Amino acid sequence: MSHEEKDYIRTLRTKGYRVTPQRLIVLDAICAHQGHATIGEIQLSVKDMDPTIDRSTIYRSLDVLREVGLIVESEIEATGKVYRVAGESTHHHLVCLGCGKELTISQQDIDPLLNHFLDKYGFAVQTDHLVFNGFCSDCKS
Amino acid sequence: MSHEEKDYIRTLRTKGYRVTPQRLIVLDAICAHQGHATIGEIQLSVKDMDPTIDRSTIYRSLDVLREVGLIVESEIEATGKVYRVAGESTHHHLVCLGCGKELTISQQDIDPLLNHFLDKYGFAVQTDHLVFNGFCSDCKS
DNA sequence: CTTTGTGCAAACACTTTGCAAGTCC
DNA sequence: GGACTTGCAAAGTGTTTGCACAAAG
Repeated sequence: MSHEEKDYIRTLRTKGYRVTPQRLIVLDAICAHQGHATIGEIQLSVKDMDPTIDRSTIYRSLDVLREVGLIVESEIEATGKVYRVAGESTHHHLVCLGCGKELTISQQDIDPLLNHFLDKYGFAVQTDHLVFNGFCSDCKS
Repeated sequence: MSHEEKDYIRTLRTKGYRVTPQRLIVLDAICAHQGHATIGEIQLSVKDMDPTIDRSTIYRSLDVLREVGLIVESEIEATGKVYRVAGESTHHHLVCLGCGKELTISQQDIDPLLNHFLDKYGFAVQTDHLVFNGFCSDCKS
């Protein structure tokens, strides 16, 4: 994964937070899912790595990690909030409602639209992680 | 509002569902919000029109109305699910994270992007009601 | 009059909070 | 050692379900 251990340890310390195994495990759990995961996925992965970590600790860890900017909470997702590791290359998803397949799309794919909104409405879309639902080529019948 | 009383009564009947005041009130509640509302907004409006209607009835009514196709559940919305009256002219929103203002955008605004996805990935985005979060011209500082 | 729908209450799932014990630095 | 964190348990939310009574057709 693309996060350096030293970096996030320093990030936590500088902001006055302590470095605990629980917080590192939560961060690793997100990384284990290609850098973005739902709360459910995070809880499963964390339970896998250390079953004694409490749900509430996971919620609190996510709060802290977001507070210091190590992760980002995605705003748009049909299946619920998604947490992303900050600094990963920005990308977005097309999620198929038929088979569940996820296509990864790049920032360049949506830049024209965002510029259009900026020109026409003066509106700056927040683009941490966009998700579009629909049907892939196999499932659109 | 744009729904004809006869139409939705017939729609319910044809699909084997009964027409009840509760279901009509739920539908009206959505209409009262320009044809799209969150569950919270719906519950407030319904309570306004008839305080004796139970929360569970509202949930069940929404299920039925969606089942028969009178309303559509929007898939993308930061603040939660949004229910839309079917048949209203399709439109989308830009929601400002600063002041909460909602800009309405037309289907034409996003068609280029959807065609791009179709061409490049063969993916057909479901476009009942898209919501983009960001900052409006006043709030982007 | 038969079948479906409603209100109520309880159950459920998910998230947050208070606090004593444990841990990081 | 002192402040921050954790786990546990309990309390909130929001949504769903079971069931007797009420209403629709």
